[in-house]
Amino acid sequence: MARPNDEVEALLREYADLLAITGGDAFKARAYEKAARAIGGHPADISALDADGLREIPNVGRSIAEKVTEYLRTGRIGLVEERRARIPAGVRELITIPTLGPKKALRLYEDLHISSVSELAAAVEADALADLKGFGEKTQDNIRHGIELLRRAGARVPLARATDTAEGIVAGLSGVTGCRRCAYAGSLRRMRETVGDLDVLVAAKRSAPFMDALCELPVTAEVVVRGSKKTSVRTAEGLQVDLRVVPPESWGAAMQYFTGSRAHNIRTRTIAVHQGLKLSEYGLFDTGSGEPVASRTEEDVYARLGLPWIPPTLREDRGEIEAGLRGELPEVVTERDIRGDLHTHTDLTDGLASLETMVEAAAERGYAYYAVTDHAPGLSMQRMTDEKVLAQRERLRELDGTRRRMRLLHGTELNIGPEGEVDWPEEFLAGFDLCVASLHSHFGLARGAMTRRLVRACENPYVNVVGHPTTRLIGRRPGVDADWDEVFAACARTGTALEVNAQPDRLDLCDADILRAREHGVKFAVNSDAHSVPHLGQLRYGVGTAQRGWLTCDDVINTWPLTRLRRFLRKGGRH
DNA sequence: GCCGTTTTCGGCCCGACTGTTTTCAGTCG
Repeated sequence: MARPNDEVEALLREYADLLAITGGDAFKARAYEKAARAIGGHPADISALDADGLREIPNVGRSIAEKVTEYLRTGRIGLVEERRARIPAGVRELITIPTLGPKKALRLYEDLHISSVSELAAAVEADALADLKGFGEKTQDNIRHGIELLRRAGARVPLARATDTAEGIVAGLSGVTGCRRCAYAGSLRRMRETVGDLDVLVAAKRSAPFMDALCELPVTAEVVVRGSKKTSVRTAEGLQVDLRVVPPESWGAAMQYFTGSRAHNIRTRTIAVHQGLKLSEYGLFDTGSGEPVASRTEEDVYARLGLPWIPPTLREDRGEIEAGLRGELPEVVTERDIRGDLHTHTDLTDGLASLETMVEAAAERGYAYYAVTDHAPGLSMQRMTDEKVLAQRERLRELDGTRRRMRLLHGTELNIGPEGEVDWPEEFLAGFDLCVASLHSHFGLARGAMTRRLVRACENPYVNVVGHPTTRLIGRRPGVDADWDEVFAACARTGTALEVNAQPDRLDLCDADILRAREHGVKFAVNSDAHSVPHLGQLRYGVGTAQRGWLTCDDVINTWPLTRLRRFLRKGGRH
């Protein structure tokens, strides 16, 4: 289940959106947004806090603290519900379309009574926007394109949200008497970046208690089908959950079967057939006698097929079967292998927590090293200065080694300018232990210019990591256009690592790009890009993505011991 | 609505980009 912090964050964000749509004081809407972010990023569970405790969270004042306590007491916020009654939910949905903000959404609603994305799509097709003030030809093109982007993401749910929901359901069902095993399978277990539905498995002798329990979970909004082997429900956010209860002896076969992918299963079943076996969700059986051969664990099933256990993130029929048969399956990187995070922020720029708080939380994660990489001055909204970053470095050096002897690296996230230039001159960059460099503007450059820009950034002797290289936002913005093979080659040549950014709406590079970059011999850094303490834990989505890209520890620089990492950061010359 | 103070008002990350306008509004990072 989502933390209460996340629930409140979502509610306050909704209220901020509704305020922005209905106009009035724009700063008030901003205030709610800031408070939402602060509460979502607050490390402690807010349901344990009273109004005074809440007010200690930055950007939470008297009024918002009252609304939060109202929510914690009653499960609702009256003022939010009042606003909801005035603005249909579909109008808020309109501002999820890229390039459509609150002002245009309100105009569409007031002038044309459009209150959903599908109504807007129909209106655009019918050319009904032509006479609307402020909606020219280009705007309509942008809307059409934006809707297309949303549709392509479809009804699929982002990985992190699906994980929260699934973990809540697994926790709920694990407590039911008679539960031997409970886990989620499907594309979520394979860590696809978006998830269409959830597959939850239970191993137990009697199924009815689990079917009942699922139907009664608070997250369940609607029961789709209710049977003895399978029950499907839909959550309030529209995610379908399929629960299957299998006999304990079928657990491994069922996990293998329901984890997929379909393509991977077709391969395993074909291998079974060639060996005179039949593979189903109940087990591996001898075709002739019908006798069970293996089913209790996934390892048993794979072993009987002549395969090692294959990590779920590899089960896409992208060569894992062949590699397994040859005994050459990669030992993919795991979260335990990560020795440090190399891209994180503090409240010196747009992070929520202080340097001390972030360092403390990182140490608790057991990291051997940790880099602080606040934004550079080019991102002017962050108001970074030489003085501020140098003062931070001084403080960081004092803290270095004091928290479980974790070593601190002082870095920065540079902005890659349109020509590939970065914020500071080389003599200033030399003072950093490492530099991440990212695109934050000029996303629309033509392919050639974009490629040259990225290659130039890699050629900078102080740029160690290209952050969120394509800058895509899943379901909202495609990545920039570049000749990626040329960029990857430049990374390999110059000793510049590519980031696997773990933010769940980025996952950038994505699995397919990682596979391609890996062919060039590029090294990678799996980073959280954390802006708050809870964000540090999102690293696991980056690790999952790295696994989907077949990365091993040798490929990932932040699994290396510090001495090897430091050697890499010198980029074959600088020191 | 929050916050900080030269503290109970007046500012609030600020600039770029886009498209529509013709001097600016809306959106974005």
